[in-house]
Amino acid sequence: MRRTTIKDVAKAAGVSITTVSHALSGGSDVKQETRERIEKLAAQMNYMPSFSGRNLKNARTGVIGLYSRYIRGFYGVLADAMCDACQQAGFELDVILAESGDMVMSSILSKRVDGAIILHSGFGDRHTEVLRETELPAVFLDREFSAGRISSVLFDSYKTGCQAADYLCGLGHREFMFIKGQDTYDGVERRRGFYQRLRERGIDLPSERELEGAFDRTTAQRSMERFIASGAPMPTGIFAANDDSAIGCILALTAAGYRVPEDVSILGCDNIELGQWYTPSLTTMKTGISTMGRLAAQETIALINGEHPGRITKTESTIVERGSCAGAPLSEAAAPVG
Amino acid sequence: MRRTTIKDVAKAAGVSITTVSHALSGGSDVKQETRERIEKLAAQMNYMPSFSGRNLKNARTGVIGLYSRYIRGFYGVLADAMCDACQQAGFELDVILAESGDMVMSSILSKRVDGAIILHSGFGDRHTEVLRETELPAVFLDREFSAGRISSVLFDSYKTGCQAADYLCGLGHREFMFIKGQDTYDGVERRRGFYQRLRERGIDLPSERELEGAFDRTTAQRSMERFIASGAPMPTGIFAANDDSAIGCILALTAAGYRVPEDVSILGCDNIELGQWYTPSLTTMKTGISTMGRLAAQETIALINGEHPGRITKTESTIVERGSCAGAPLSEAAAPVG
DNA sequence: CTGTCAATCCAAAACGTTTTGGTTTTTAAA
DNA sequence: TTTAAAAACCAAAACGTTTTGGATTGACAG
Repeated sequence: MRRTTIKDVAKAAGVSITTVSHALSGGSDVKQETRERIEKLAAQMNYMPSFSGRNLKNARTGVIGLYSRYIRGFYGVLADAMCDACQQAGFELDVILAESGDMVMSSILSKRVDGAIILHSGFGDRHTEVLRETELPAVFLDREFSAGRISSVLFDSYKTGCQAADYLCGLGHREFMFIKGQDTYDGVERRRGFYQRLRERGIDLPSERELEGAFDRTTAQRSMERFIASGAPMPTGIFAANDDSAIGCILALTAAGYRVPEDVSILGCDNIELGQWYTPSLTTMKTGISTMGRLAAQETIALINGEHPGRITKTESTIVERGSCAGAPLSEAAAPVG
Repeated sequence: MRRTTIKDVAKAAGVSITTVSHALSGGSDVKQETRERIEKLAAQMNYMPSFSGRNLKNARTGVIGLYSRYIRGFYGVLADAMCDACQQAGFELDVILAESGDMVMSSILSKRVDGAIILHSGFGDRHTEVLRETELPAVFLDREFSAGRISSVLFDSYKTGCQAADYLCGLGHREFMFIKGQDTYDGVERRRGFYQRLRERGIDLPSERELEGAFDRTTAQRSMERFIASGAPMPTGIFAANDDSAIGCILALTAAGYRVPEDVSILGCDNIELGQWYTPSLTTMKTGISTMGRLAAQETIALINGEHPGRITKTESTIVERGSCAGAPLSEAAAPVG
């Protein structure tokens, strides 16, 4: 269980540990012949400098930490993109799965990482304040915040909401509905953009035309079922805060005899893989997760290198036109077939 | 940028660093009053023991490393399941994304983790040998290997292949096809089980009835298109080494006028989410990724605690019956409609 | 022969902990 | 009041590195 240390290599090579250190880290104070002997020996003995020993001296770990609660789905795509950018710059990406904001904070305070990328709902203002005091380079992906060494990289979800409104209006729709997500940055901003742009176009969205979706298929489905049961007139253009809830809507609507997109158009958001295989295929907004991952990693590295103070970066989304949206039907409100 | 150390806390509390260490780690040699004062001070100063400093002394990091090349999709689900099991036992899970087997080896040799879970195609026999010498507790997820402190946790893919053969035979099929995956453990074993069980039932699968699928939708689709173009008679029961290639097959078949499952039954493997939303919905084998993740984490912890020597564990899969398989048609070989 | 310089090597300090083996202080018993 | 035991505290060593500031050569010029 005891692993090879620099001392073992030094003894085997008959030199001091200083010389071994120099030889292996490319220092200049060592004879070519000696260097080769040490290199060969180190390889033979499977020597690798201890992470802790080295970092204790260096105060630099060479690792960037991605702090999250989960890693499946969305997060995985993000992490893969970050990883590429990190390796390009000679950093290693560690995905650190933490249950609570406190665990994230502890990990950061224990000086394990050179920089942190944070998307963890448990990380609150209290933690942010401490983070700022540590002056550790950090990037948020789920809130709009910047300070000395802290940046944010975000989707421009306000604009996404605007684009959604423009797209549906462009198809001729005048009666709308919004399927609300959760109160995250993206959820709030998508909603704000959608409402704002509609208002600019002189359209007002009454509160009964906003359904709870919770970013979740089942929740959206249940909400839509209730709306249908209420007998209220059905709008023709629906914007759902994410693809999952859009699919929930479609399930409820088709079950009630509505045709998508002939009677009702539904626009999702996120461009999940499922959307292109679903029937009808889902018209949606593509948010560029990989781009965001790459930008976040690059921003972290820039902060570590002290290239600029903290700032806020936003990436835009584009429409993916598929089969769930069509021109508005001639009659004002949609009605189920049969 | 300089962070609080135990020395700072000691000075602020007017005691020695020894006392601070004892107070914060629950040692007994400290007065209640002093302990409370130190605890309050440490919290105020955002003190957290340095990871490197602590581990240098302890030779114990409290982290389990999951080494992989990617983290999206399959890997993410696995990691989430592992994380739960790790936290239950007081370990932290770090997903370490490495491009090469050498990087994995370096990370392990640098003594950063107490145990390693490895699923990295770049990790070869050469690395395995070194790993064995280090005596670091490790678990493989992608090969059948066990030794002193090394275990494997795997799907029982041989049995999965057998089950696939049994299921299709049970539906009355006699003419089969296999869509080959890659030459990974699972790819090879699924194939071996399928062929073996067919042979036991007196059925021989000629080589032209094995198509390249490469675990990939497009590859499978192209292979199937070529097979159709060849004019060879179409078998009625197809087992694809994974769901992606099963979907590729369905695309090619329906495009050529075959009906699934009326003319041809297709059985996938993995139970990806898409399968239940696809049309036709995909009959498949559910492999229990989460279970495997949990088992792998628990096995790693057991090895760390020295509870038993390395061993091999396999988890079984179950059939998920949906819409892509049906009883064999009456005629011997399937033919396209129109 | 002496002095200088470059090349090669090394001892020791420092990084932040934990732990060992004390020492000092307090308490309780005699 | 003295003594023994218990409680509270601390100095120093150790963990594995890197780095600083010499020390030791040998060659070469003066």
